[in-house]
Order: sequence, then C-alpha cells, then structure tokens
Amino acid sequence: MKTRDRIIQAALELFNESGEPNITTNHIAAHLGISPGNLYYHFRNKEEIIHSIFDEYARDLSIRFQPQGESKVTADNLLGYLDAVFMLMWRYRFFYANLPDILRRDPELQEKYLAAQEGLHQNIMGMMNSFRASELLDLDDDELLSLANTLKLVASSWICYQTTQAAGAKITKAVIYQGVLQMLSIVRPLTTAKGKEQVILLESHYCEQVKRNA
Amino acid sequence: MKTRDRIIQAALELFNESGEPNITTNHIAAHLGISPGNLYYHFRNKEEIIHSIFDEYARDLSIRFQPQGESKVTADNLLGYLDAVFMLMWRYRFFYANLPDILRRDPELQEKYLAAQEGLHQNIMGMMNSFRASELLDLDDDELLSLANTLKLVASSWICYQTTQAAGAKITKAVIYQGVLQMLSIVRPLTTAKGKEQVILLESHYCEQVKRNA
Amino acid sequence: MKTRDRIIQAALELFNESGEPNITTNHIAAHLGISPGNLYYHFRNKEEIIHSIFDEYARDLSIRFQPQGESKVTADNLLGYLDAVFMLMWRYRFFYANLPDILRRDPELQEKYLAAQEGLHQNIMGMMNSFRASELLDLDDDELLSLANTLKLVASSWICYQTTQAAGAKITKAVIYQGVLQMLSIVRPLTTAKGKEQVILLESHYCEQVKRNA
Amino acid sequence: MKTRDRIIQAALELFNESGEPNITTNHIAAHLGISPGNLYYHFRNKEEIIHSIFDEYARDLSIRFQPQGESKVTADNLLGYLDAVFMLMWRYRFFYANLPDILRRDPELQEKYLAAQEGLHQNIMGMMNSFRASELLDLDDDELLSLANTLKLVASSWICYQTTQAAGAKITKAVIYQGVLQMLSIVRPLTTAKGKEQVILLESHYCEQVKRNA
DNA sequence: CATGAATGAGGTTTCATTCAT
DNA sequence: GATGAATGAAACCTCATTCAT
Repeated sequence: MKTRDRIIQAALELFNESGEPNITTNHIAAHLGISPGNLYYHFRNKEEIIHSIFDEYARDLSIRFQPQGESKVTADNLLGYLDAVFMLMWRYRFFYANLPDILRRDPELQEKYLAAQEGLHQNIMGMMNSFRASELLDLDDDELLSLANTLKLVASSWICYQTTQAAGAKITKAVIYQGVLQMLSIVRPLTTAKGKEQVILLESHYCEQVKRNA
Repeated sequence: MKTRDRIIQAALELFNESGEPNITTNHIAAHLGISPGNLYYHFRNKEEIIHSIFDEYARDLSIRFQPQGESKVTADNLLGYLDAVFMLMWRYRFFYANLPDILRRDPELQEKYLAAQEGLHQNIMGMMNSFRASELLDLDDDELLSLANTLKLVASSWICYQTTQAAGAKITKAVIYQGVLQMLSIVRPLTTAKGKEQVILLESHYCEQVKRNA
Repeated sequence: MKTRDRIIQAALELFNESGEPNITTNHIAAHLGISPGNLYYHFRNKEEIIHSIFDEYARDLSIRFQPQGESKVTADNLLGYLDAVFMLMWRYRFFYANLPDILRRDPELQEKYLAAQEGLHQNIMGMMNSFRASELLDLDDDELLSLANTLKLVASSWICYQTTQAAGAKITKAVIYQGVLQMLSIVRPLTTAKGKEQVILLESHYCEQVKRNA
Repeated sequence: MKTRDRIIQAALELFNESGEPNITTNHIAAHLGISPGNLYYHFRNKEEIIHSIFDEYARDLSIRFQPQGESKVTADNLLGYLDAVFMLMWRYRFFYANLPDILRRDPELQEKYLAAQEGLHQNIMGMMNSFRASELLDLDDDELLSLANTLKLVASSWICYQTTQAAGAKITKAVIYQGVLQMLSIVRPLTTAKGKEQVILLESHYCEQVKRNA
C-alpha cells in the first residue's frame, strides 16, 4: 500500500478510536512510523486528509449503491442495502461524531457531503417507490417522502446517538444491527400484509445477528 | 446579572454560534469585556463552564417536564411538550453538535447526561402510555417502546442532523417546527381514527408555525 | 489571637507542610476562612509574611539564647541549648528547605538572616570557649573555630538534608534527636576524659529520646 | 552540539545563576535563540529537563567514582576525590539550592537521587575503611560510620550553606576549597600520627588553592 | 520520497495583587 | 477590619505546519 493510502487508513482508524479533534497529525505520523514532514508531503494539511477520507467514503457509497435501475427491489436487496449502509456508517463513524464542526470549517466538504446525501436520498426514494410499486408499502407520496426522510435521519444519526447512550460505549456490530431493527420497526406499520411478511422475515434475520454479535 | 451567569450565557451563545471547540476561554472573556483571570475566578476550567451549562439545561428540562401524574395527556399537553423539547434542544444546540466528544472527555457529564436521557425516556413513555389509554394509539407494548425510542432519537438528533443538511444552515424556529412535524409523521400511522384527528390538528398547527417562521 | 498573627501561624504551618513556593496567598486565606483582601490588609505582600515569620524566628532565637555571661556552661545547659536549636529549626523548617531562593529575592531578609547567624555563631563560640575553660574540650583556637563552624553547618543543614534522604520523609522528633547525636559524635573525639563522660551521658539521653519518638 | 544538549547546558547555567523556580522554559528558549516549541520538541516538559540534568550529574558521578577496588586509597587519591566531589556539587549547585522542593514534586527523581546518595555513601565508606586499614585512621566501626555520615552531610550541604552565608555570595572555587578544608578539619582529630601528616599535607595544598582562587 | 528539527501563534491556567464596597 | 470580584502578566504547553537536508 502506498504511503498516501496508509496515512488515510491510519487517520481513519485513529479518528474513529479517539475522535478527530483529539488526533494530531503527529499522532498519525507516529502511528505509521513516518515523519510529520512525510505526512505533509502527501497532504497539504490535516483538512485534506479528512477530505480524502470523505472521498473514500463517497466512493464506497457510490460503488455499493449503484442505481439499481427499474429492477424490482427484493427483500434480499434491501437486506444487503441496509447492511451496507450501516457498515459504511460504522467504517466512517468518527465523521458522524463531529459532523457539524467538520462541515462548518470546510465548505467544500460541506458541498460534497450534501451531494452524497442527495444520492442517498435518491436511493432510498427509489427503493421505497419500488416497494410501493410491488405493493409492499401502502403510502401516498407525502407519506413516502416522510418515511424516506425519517429513515435517512435514523440511519445518519444512529451511531452518533448510540455512542452517547452508554458510558464508554463501544459501537459493536450488534449495535449496528439494532439500528437496522429500529428502522424496520418504523417501516413495519406502513406495510401491506405482503410487506409485513417480508419485514418480519428481515427482523428475525437481524434479531439473530444481534444475538450472534452481542 | 452576576458575572458567573453572564459567563455561562456568553459561553452558551458563542458555543452555539461557532462550536465549542472553536471558542476559547479567552474568547468568552473578551466577549464579556472581562479578564481571563476573572473568568477563572468563577470557574476552575473550561470544562466546568460546560458542566454548568449542562446543569442549566438539566434544570430547564426538569422544570418544564414535571411528571404529569395520571392526568390524561391531551393534545394541547403534547403540543406544549413538543414545543418545549425542541426549544431546549435549540437553546443548547452546541451541545448536540459535539455530543460524543464532549461526553468522552468528561465521564461525570456523561453520567448526568444519561440521567437526563432516562428522564426524557420516562416522560415519553408516560405520554405514549397515556395516549394508548385514551385510545389515541393502537399499539402493543413492543411497538410502543419502539415508537418511544424512535421519537427520542429523532428529537435528540434533529438539530444536529439539520445543521449538516444545508450549507451554512442557520437553525431557525421553522427548522424546529419541521422537526415536530417529522415526529408527528412517525406517530400518525400508528394512531386510531380518534388519534388521527388530533395529529392532523397538531400538524396543521405546526405547518402554520413553519410558514410563519420561514 | 489577632488576624495578623493567625495569618503568620497559618502560613508557617502550610509552608512547612507543602513548601513555600507551593503555597499561594489564597491558600493561606482559604485555610483561615478569610478573604484574600483581608490578608493583604494585614500584609503588603507575600514577602512580608515570610519576613514576619522570620522576625518571629529571630525573636524565638534571641529569647532562648540569651548570652549566658561568664557563667560556666554545664552539660545541662548544653542539653537545653541543643534541644532548643533543633526545635527552632523544626518549627521553621520550610525556611531551611528553600533558603537560597528565599534570601536571593529579599536582600533585607538576607541581612536579618546574617545577623541571626552571627548571633548563633557567637553563642556557639561562647559555649565552646566555656567548655574549653572548664577543661571539657582540648582544642587550640583554630580547632575551636573549625568545630564551631562544623556544628553550625550541621545544625543548619540537618533538617533540609534529612528531608532529601528518604522518599516522603516526614521530619519527626526522632529525626531531630538524631541530628543532636550526629553533632555529639563530632564533638566527642575532641573532648577531654572529663568531657567524654559528659558527652556519653548526653548521648545516652538522646538515644533514648530517639527510641521514644521513633 | 545538538540542540537537546544545548538546552540542557543552558538550563543548567540559568538555573545555577538564578535558581530553578525563577527560570521558565521561555527564558531557556530565549537564551538559546530558539522557539518554545522547539524546546518542547526536545523535552516533554520542564521536569524532563531537570531530569536530564540530573542524569548527567549521575553519569558524571559514576564515571569519576568508579569503585576503586581493594587498592589502597592514597592521599593523592583522596585529593582527587574531594576535588571531584566538590566540583560536581558546584556544577550542579542549583540542584542543591532547592533539593527538598525539586524532589518532593518528582518521586522518580527522588529515587534516582537516593540511589546516587547510596553510591556516594558506599564510596566514602570504602575510602574510610581503606584509611583505617592503612592505619591512617583510628576508629571503631560506629565512629567510622558517624564520620562518613558527617562528611556526606557536609559535602552535600556545603554549597547551599555557603550561598546563604554572605549577601549576594558568588560561589567561587575558593569557597569550594574551603569546604574541603572544613572536611579535613573534621577528619584530622581522628587520624593516627601517620594520618595526621597526610592531612596536614592536604590542608596545606588546599590552603594554597584557596589563596590562589580568592 | 522522506526526515526531523524548528516555528510561532495561541490555548489553558495560575497567582500575587488591587480596589470598590 | 473585612469582603470578594477583578486584574493582567506570565507560566506551561500544544500542534498544524514549514523547510533544509
């Protein structure tokens, strides 16, 4: 792996562990056994590292969430999707722990972030629409939009929220899967009988995941 | 107003405006036209200021949200409650913008925060139960708990989430009221016919508030 | 007791306990439950407090060590004298722990200190001469002066020296009495047969004291 | 010379000149024409500088005072030894001016110091034993131990003691040599006839040194 | 590519001292 | 006599960043 990438990985790791404001560029360099000068050879400044981490995040996001065309979204699809979203959130969790501050000081990043969020929104809307088309959901347009917004909010906030809910909380996979369950519990009351079956299926799947990873 | 309180107010103001990590004790002192020494006469350190702000928040919370006994929770009650929760969230929004970091470095605050969250949870559960008892909600116990959790999450995350959703977003009252509407949209599908009327009433109230404050 | 005196006593106590540089004027005031303003009403500055402590020390010194005229110095005399010197050293031990620094920054105190030392020197010389006249010591003039200087040095340095010889050493009475024994061990080889008896008597007295206070 | 060493030397110099508590890290940096940041690049904090100075002292001590085996200690040996001890004391005199305070706040240093003192003690005992074996001293075991303790005390305290004995006293080499003479005057009464010759020889040597350096 | 010493602004905090009441 | 809020210089230390090698 190239030094540049190693820096990004180390920074991500340390940021997640201790919070971005508590990790200095020297920490990152020391963690890798390289000199601060070398770090600054690869990155103009700390912000640029964060930027690059975000770029990786955005890339991960777009790779995993290709627009799935008109193909019907199945429960399996959804399952994969939910898994992936939360795993991403977890991989870049430091980011969510300080989002307002990080974005405030970097307008360019702010823009990129909004673009990514818009993509996420389109994805979720696409899926919801597909579900409705498949008669798994029974909603009018407004309700559908509301639901999508709620789900985006829950997904975006889940990890940050959980870290604050327990002293010294380590975010484990179990916590992630509980987030998925929370989202399913929001969806369930809005499903058709047919949809409900699917949701229950998914719920039992994630319940088991939670137990397995507890 | 006493200097001690002026410091708390100034700190709160500046933290909200620029983020706690970006505001130094010197900033606060300068903003008030007092010496740094004076600030440290009233507070042992910066952390203690944050602590005091939190104490004020907790006090506000408990004053406004006295357990309402067995008295039936009316829609008006709820309206007042929702208003108040969001106003509090707004008043102490800097806090929510950095929660993971602030709590990580101050275990005592972490504990206080958890106690406050527990109180919030009890309140929400109380209200939901009351609604169910009044046959406004149609839910089993699990669903009720799920709902309460979702509402707490949305309430707790709303402001932080919104600040990230628009470039240079100023959190206005309109944004706050949109948060209330978001919560109502989650509740609505779970209501009885009787409950739905109430929700629709509340929604129209908050819609108007949003327009008025846009 | 007047506030002024209480300040002196509290300062002495705290200085001895924690070292003068580590005790602020606020500590002293707080310890007494008075305001810093009040402290500064009675003393122009911290230095003046130290000055006043020294004055008390000098007074104690001169009270106890009146020139004893030509009256023969007996072993009992000596015993009382040694006791008193070391007790004084102990009472004002903070002073000896920082002497170079304290004197450097206060030339007036330096002068007072030298005067006190000169007095001490005269006393010791007087006693030694008296011993020699009583044929307890067998020394020429040079040797007598050397002895006096050594004794003054040992007495002056004993407590400071001991505090550095053991981790977290508390200076107890036993330590003080060991200092006296150390001085006697210096004197003994210089005594006449008659003198030796006396020294041995004194040594056994102080040995017992050490045991009793261990 | 490396910056790290220059810092140590500058600190030593300034501490000796003005007392450790009166010299800040900024003083040291300014004295060297380097930035405070640079100083803190080489040392974590002020304490670490003091620690490093002590390490140098301990190294000097151990280099000069190798255990001299069973080889007879000659008067020349002793002369070299006394010279060296006092020169070391002088080189690191700031240390002796604040010993109780410096050790109190740094337990690790306290331990190192005690180890060094123990080494010193072993050396002195070794030499005294050797003298006795050579029939230069006429002492029983107790007396020998007493003597060693007195000598260690005098050596350890001499410079600190002298700085307090004269206004604005600069410690010169002459003062150092007077310290050696003081120690010899303690030893002399305990020597055999053969030993006395040696002591007188040494005394005349040091008398001349005092005159030359006055 | 890489090193690592160096910078310097600025952060938090301390403390002897003052002064209006 | 006494209070206690207020001052301000200065101490220690951090860290993003630069630059000669």
